[in-house]
Amino acid sequence: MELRHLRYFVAVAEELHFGRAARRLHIAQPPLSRQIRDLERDVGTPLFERRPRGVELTPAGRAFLPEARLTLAQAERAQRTAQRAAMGETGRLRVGFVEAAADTGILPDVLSFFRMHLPSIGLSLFEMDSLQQAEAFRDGRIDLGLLSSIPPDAGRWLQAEVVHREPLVLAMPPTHPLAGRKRFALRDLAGESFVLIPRYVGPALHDDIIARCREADFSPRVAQEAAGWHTIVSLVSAGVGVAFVPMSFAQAERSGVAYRPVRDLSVSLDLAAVWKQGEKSPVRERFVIALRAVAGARSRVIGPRPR
Amino acid sequence: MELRHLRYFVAVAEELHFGRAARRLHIAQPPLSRQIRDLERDVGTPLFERRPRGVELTPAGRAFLPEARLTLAQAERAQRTAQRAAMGETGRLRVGFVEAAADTGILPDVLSFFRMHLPSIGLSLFEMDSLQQAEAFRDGRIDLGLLSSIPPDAGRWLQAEVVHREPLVLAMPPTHPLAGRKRFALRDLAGESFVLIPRYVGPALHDDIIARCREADFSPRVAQEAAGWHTIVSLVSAGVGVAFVPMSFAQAERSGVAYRPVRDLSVSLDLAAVWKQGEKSPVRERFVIALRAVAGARSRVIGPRPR
DNA sequence: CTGTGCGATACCCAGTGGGTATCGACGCGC
DNA sequence: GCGCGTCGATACCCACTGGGTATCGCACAG
Repeated sequence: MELRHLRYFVAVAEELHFGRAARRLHIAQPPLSRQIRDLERDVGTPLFERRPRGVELTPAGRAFLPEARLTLAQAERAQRTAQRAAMGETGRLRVGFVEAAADTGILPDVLSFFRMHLPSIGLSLFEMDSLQQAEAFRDGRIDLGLLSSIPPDAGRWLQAEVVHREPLVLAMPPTHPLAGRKRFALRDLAGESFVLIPRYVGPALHDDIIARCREADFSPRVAQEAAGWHTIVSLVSAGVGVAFVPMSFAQAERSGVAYRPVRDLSVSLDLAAVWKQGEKSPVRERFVIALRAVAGARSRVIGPRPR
Repeated sequence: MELRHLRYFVAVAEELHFGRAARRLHIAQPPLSRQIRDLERDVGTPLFERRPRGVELTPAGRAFLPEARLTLAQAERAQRTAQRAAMGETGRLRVGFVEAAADTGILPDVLSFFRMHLPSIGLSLFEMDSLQQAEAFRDGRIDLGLLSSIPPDAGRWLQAEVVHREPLVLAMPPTHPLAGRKRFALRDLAGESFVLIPRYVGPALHDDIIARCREADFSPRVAQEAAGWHTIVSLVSAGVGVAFVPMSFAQAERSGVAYRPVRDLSVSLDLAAVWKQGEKSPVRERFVIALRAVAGARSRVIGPRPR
């Protein structure tokens, strides 16, 4: 049995007339008769009673008709579903993300965009750090990662795109002497105590900061390590030390903390979308497009992107 | 798109390997490749990603797989449904019946038989007299009729089978002189008042009774007409007159009424199953078979069938 | 660098879907 | 009542296509 048989059967059942049905199907009447005969042989029972002025359905045919219609509808539905999936209008995307992706507001914005415009896409979110994401990719547990520093060993089989880049600024208590100056250079911070993120959380960022300080001829004294930008800002406001934080935090007018740019601190916090090299996924592509749009809009609000 | 494509697709999607899938389908690998290519062209998007060590599903393919399986299952379901309908194991039967069919207990027995053994057959019941049934047949509103006298004009395009035949006996008050006698002949009733069914309810039966009486050289005096055997028996017990009633009523030991056979009253109440000439219907056939069985069993309880 | 495994391509053949001509049967109308 | 029209079935033909065999191209493994 093939869908052709069902299409023909439905046409004849609706017209109750081989000739008219054949005309509707754009075939001649004899082949139609034969196809119906083949179908009846295949089903194992007559579906029509041939009468002089046309045909009528047998009980078996009457029972078969709605089921045949359902089958045809289901076949079409299958086709449409595949097409929609190919267009990225349906499906599921498993996203791994680091804390910063949520903190900068980019991830929430993309999520609300998807809920709004592509509700039939399921999103599964997993907060995990860069290394966990690399592992999850290897095991096929996530389809897309949002992270700040790409594990270098994964560079070969993962593809990355920086969607957002945010300069770091200095956060300090408002009472700090430097808070009075509009701008200053990195070397002016030589004597400060720092609150720093631990190296394992973002090795690239951590190393970058240390390297810049060394270039300015000092080694930063780390008063406290802390994971998570909110924690770091809290420690700064408590007077534990100064810290480099993403510029977007300067927007969040938090009392008890002053933010100032540092002239020669050419370090920025990247947010990159990462996925497995060579895997096509329309849903993932739509997600990345949305990411770019949202991140671009946010950058414009915060200020011009460096470079 | 044809079911063949879906069958092939599912095989490849399950094996993730054209060669193995082809072996499972008992075809060679190249034709399989081509069918899948055709399917992909038809759906409008690739369903597999060809990799050096086999294939994997694209997002579209992943979405397509369950839908394809559903389609195949639905096609099989359609086929089975038609087969079951052909065997008379499913479907719907619209039955018209006269009061007597229910009164003799035959209809209730058949109904409980169907509820028990063929629960997936839907039965629609319509109480209607013989003429209404003939009309309902003409309009295609019922598939089977149970009646006592076939409208003669319908004999051409309706087919009938008498499933039950019950002799008439005389019902009278126990105080009636004839109640003392074991048997008597029709002519002994020449002076009686009769309770009779109206001619329009059962013309054949009515005419038969009148004709027999005339053969016995008298014309029955009709004290009262009444439709429905129960009503008639009530009137008899109230002393309105005597009446001919089906023998099965003699079983229902109703106080206040005596029943006696009449030697030369060769009139019996038929119960016939009637259906449209030349229409095959397995459900209807099963119903008639059940009718025969039930009616036969009841006849044996009541007594031997005449002739 | 060569062998191996896998899907794609090229090409062939037979079976079948679809076409035309015609038949046979049943109703209908003059 | 008898031809004629209508409708499905049958007979026969052709071309397309589903399936077969041989072979290629490619990527990885040893």
